Amino acid sequence: MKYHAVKGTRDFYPRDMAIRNWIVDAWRRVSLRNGFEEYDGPIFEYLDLFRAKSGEGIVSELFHFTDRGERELAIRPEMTPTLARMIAAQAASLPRPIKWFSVPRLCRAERPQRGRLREFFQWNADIVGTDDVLADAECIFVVLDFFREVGLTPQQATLKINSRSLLAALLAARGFAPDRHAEIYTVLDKRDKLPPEVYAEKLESVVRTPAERSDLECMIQAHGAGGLDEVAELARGNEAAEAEIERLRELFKLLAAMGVADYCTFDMSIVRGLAYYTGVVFEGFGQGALRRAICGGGRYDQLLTVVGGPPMSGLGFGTSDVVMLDLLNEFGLLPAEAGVSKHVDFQVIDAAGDQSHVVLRIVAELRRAGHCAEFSYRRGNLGKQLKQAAGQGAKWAVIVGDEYRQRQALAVKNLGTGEQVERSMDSFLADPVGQPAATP
RNA sequence: GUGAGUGUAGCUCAGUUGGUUAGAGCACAAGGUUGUGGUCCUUGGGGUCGCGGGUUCGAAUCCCGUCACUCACCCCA
Repeated sequence: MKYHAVKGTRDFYPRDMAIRNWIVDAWRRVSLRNGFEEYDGPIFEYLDLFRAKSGEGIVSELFHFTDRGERELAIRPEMTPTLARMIAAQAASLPRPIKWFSVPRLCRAERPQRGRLREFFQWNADIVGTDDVLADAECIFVVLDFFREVGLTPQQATLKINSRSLLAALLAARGFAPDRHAEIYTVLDKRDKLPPEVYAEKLESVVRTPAERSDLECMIQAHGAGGLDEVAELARGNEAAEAEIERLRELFKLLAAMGVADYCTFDMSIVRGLAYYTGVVFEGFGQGALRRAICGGGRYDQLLTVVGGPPMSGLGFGTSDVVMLDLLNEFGLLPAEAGVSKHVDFQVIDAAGDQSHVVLRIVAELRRAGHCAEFSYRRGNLGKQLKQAAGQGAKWAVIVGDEYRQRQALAVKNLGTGEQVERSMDSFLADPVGQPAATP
């Protein structure tokens, strides 16, 4: 072939499209029942919007171009800047809390690899305009509501939770100036994602003395059931840290009240790579062969000010279709029906070969009534047409043949059970799916 | 941008120490079958063996280059 799909992009043939819709529908269903409203924005934005949020370094990771009006634009690599821009523009008039979700198509100019492509779909849900811990709980619940919706158990997927505020308070008490925190976070985030030697090397480059490093390691390894108590020991007398620990305890109680505590653990090593997180941070992990992060999110305080809006606290999360489908496949949680791209209710068959006008009349009326009705361009040859009907999963076959010629009747066959009854044209069209009275 | 691996039909893959016209299964199509489906049988279409060059009497096979894909690194919003 001369042309093929560009590196890192996918063609969605009907089966693939059905699977994509299956997961997007689940995201949408879960979002809506959690009280979120859907929004969307343009697929490209000013390049500066992304520079403002992520810095100059982001540019090489973007697909960007200059339009004929010399505007520097970029295809969106994430949704959050657009969300911030949209909320900032109408911040004064939006009712709080702002609970919005979106399933944007995003593009990043990265080298593709397992779970990461150059074009993908991402589910984002954010709660903006409040710093209430109830919002933290609700946002995290949405993720776990989705896990349960698709059948992911706490043995298959978990959510690790931490707090940037807590980290900041503990770091400050150890003499790390606030302007050093960001680079320390970036390294800490890699603790469980890099080989130990590589991580150690990176840590040395930002934390000079061995004493500081072992202190940090001691702090960061707190996790699990007793993790918060361990940290509370370390934080004794540190007011800011103690307050945040209390907030986390409350968060875990709320998650327990919502019945999703089984999925959640406290873990001080979760810090997220992203610079703008300021409060609670969390990351989901698959517990199978691919033990990678499958979703992540957190609270941010300065996001809107970056785009010129008023200060507003919020939190949100994101996850991609690529990594989520990998995970669901791994656990066999993608049902066969997910890939079904055509749902035929009635296959109307011209058994005689000269009844096209009758077949099309029936087909048109069924379609008008909202049913999916199909017919074959092949006329006559009942066997082949039934085969075709079965091949595309039709529920019923409606046969126009001898009984129609003799007494205007149709043979209606249930392709699931093989049962076949004769019905008059009028009774069938009046109630196609209903069980008919006994044949006259 | 760096490194490794893999490229044969739409898909999954065979293909002997280099040897004659490159195969199978699945999928697709036609027929067996002019009123009863998923099975079965027969047949068919579909390939510049990723591309270019080299070695050789002869290359899918060996060598070099190149491109694509996959995986890992970098990065991660």
